[in-house]
Amino acid sequence: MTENDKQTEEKIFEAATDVFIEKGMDGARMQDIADHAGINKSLLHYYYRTKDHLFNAVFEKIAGQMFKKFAPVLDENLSLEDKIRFFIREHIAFMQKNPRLPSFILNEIHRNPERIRKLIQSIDINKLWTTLEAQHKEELKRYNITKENLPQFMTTVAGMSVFPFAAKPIIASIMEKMGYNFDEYIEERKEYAADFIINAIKK
Amino acid sequence: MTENDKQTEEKIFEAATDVFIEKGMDGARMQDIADHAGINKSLLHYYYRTKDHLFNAVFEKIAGQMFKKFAPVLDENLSLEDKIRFFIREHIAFMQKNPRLPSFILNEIHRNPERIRKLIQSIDINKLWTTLEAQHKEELKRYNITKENLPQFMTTVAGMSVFPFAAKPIIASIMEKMGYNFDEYIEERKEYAADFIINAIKK
DNA sequence: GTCTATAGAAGGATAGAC
DNA sequence: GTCTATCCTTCTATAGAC
Repeated sequence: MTENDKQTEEKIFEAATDVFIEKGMDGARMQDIADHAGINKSLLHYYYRTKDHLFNAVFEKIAGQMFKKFAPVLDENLSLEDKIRFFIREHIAFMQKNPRLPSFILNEIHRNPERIRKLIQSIDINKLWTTLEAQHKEELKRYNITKENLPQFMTTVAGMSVFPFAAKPIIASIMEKMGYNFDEYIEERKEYAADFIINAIKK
Repeated sequence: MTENDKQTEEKIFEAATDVFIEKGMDGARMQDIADHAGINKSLLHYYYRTKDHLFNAVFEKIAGQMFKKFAPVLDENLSLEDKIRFFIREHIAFMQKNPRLPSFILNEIHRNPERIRKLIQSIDINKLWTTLEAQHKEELKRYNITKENLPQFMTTVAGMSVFPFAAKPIIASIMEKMGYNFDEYIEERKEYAADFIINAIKK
């Protein structure tokens, strides 16, 4: 029954996603995944052969989701400033729903750098820059964003939204001690981060 | 022989530091640590009883080093602007020598949030703010840094220096594709990050 | 204090019945 | 397609000789 197949395979995939994100590849246990999926350990091997296969399937999917969030920035018919605001807001909102994702990815890329390297090599960065320049020539010049310092700028923008989640346990502890909480901090960050970046490039 | 003791215990500690930073708690193997130290596996247990004890000793030391880097900022007889430049430069220089440290810490705090929570609870944040305000009342007002938005600002500064190392495999791949390399990117970042922050708060 | 040998448990993976 | 039973390896940890 293909219907049933799909159900089980999907249940496994979802359970694996949860467990891998929570514990990482090394900390995850096949038994734990089976329990989460409500099935037997053998079925994991029936559908995915090895732990490695299962992990790769999960990671591929997640990394894809994460990178897809960057795409709309090149489509939206917005000013560069509004694109930055749009990206920060949407990216943080996405991570609010998946708060463990940044830490998971940042950890796993160190365990296997080759995987992410191949993914990056498949991106046409020159074209990306050409598109950006075609849409925002004036603004890029005014804000002093060049092809050369684009990596600095992009990693700054990414860091502004990603770092709070990567360092969540630290930040949550600090906020707690000051009588606030992490969720408030994140909600504020959507505006703070965007304003900070705009101010910095506007000089 | 206490002399010999010290040597072995230190060899173990250093080997454990290397292996834990490289592989994390879950990925590290006692055998691997013993090999790195050039001794037998049993000796690890003789000196540290369990893997957990050994890991805690290592983590405590490393987290301490990392946090100590923040302290001079409250001592130095510098303007707020120069303090920011000083911190960014020194912090990045420290991570240049220990590039795997950020990823290690950011990962382990998620595996055991309680540990970092206790460490933060032991810091007197009110006093920290009072000291900062006493030294830089004018500048803080001019730059619109308040006790309320201090966490936003501090995590921004920390993220500017830490994130590049946490995301190193991604950034290194991008730089490689553009014909540069990660080391150049980091060297540039010392100035870029400081300028970016100063510009943002100067408005 | 350091080693060898081994216990004891856990984890990934497979065989085989249904 | 799903389960039970089990193999095999790996890993932490300890016992005991020197």
